[in-house]
Amino acid sequence: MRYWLIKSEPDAYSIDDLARDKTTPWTGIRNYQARNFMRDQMKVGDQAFFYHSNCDEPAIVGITEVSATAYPDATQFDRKHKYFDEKATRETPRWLHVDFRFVKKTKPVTLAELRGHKSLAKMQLLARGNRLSITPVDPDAWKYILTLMK
DNA sequence: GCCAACGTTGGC
DNA sequence: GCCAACGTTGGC
Repeated sequence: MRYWLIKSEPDAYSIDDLARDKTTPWTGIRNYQARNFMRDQMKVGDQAFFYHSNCDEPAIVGITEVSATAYPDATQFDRKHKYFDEKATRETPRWLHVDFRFVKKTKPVTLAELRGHKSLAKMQLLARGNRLSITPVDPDAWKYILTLMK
């Protein structure tokens, strides 16, 4: 069982949206590294921090769990969809995604706060220039961040 | 709104 | 295979 951090812009899809929906297909990932994490490594039961990006106060705001392993992203086949990909076919889909289930909302742990903890300095989220929307979180960092939510 | 950092595309 | 140009991300 692994730990992850997934980013979402709250204007597009927030932790409250997930709380309402209970589970959601994580469609629209169009980055190979992020896709490969989902396709090759994510298992049902893996846990992930839900992070709000590109907003007033970037922060981890909740916890989610993988509820379905990777399957083809339907939006890549939809000619009218923003995420349509003309190079993808049903036989050889290019993009896949998992489903996430809502676990809980937490006290926000802001990006600024995360940066203040030396033991978290190696987190990929905090790496210079990081833009990846799905990053692994190592178990020690996971446990440490849980204590910051208390 | 700015801009640094990064990924992708496409000409050669 | 190289690399310039371009588009996107996301903090500030």
